[in-house]
Amino acid sequence: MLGSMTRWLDPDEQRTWRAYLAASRALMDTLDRELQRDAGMPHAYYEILVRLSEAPDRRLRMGDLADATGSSRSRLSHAAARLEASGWIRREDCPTDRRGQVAALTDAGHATLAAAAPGHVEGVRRHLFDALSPAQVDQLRRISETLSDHLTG
Amino acid sequence: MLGSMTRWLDPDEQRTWRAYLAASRALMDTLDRELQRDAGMPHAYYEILVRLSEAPDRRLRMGDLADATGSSRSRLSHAAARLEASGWIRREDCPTDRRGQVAALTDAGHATLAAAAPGHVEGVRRHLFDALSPAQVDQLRRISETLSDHLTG
DNA sequence: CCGAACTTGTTGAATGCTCAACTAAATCGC
DNA sequence: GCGATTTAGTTGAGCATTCAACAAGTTCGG
Repeated sequence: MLGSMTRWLDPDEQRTWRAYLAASRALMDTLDRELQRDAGMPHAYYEILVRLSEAPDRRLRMGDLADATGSSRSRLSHAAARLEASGWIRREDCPTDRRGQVAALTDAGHATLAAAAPGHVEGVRRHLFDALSPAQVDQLRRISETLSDHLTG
Repeated sequence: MLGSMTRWLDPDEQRTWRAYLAASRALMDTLDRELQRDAGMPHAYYEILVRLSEAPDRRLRMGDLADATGSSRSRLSHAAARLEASGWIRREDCPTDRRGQVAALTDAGHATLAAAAPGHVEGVRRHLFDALSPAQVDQLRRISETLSDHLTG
């Protein structure tokens, strides 16, 4: 970067970036607070339970679960310890790889998720989809998919 | 909500929501990591310094600073304690309200910000604006502004 | 085979955030 | 004016996340 001029954001970009920051922060803070209040867990933990509930036999390798939730392994490991202490998941040894662990959603975890889901979906609808036109929803999907590909791919 | 049927997300909405979650998480994680590595501070702290640097006399009331950064007062208070310990801001008594505190950017804070800014802007450009078409940038701005208004207004 | 390199998952320390409780000062209502 | 309410900001406890270091198992090169 030495010797290269910084290409600052022009006013439109500045405005876009700040609007994006404000909106995404407000959205996630709101959903997080609602979920914490209604289900006693942060959004990140809710997502872990969702991914497990959709997996075959409600089980996933820790690494796959980390990838699915966009989490670091360390973060998932700490989260799993807490979810296990709550009785919502169980960790089992992987039969095919002796280093591996498999996270399994318990019945209690499934029940907790089932109880939390309607309220959370309602929140996502109210705070996100209800505010946007169908065209904007489509735009947001394309933008998000582009960004994801760009960042991870 | 009792007795009301949950309006689940349809497949398009589901896809949009998950893409949005993945993208915004990846984007903020990336920028946060870059800023932590290059400037030794999380993105939230960077934003605090930016807002102070733009304020008249590089000073803002704590409450105004909290509003500007979309932060809770508690969060800002903790952050300010840390930024003050780093020597990047100073807290002064407010002359017009004896309950009040004014956060002031120090010269060291301004220098740190000036050193961090080019790299961070470069990151925002690379990870966000370079990936999107001008039309998509415009769409993202409108979507974000709509969501902000909807959530806070 | 066997050692080097890599992968899987966990741990502990340090940091940041949330929530509730609190102090102190300003303002409102009468 | 004066008590009740509201507002400004801080604090501490508890929880979540990051990073670096680690143990144990697997795979790869020869």
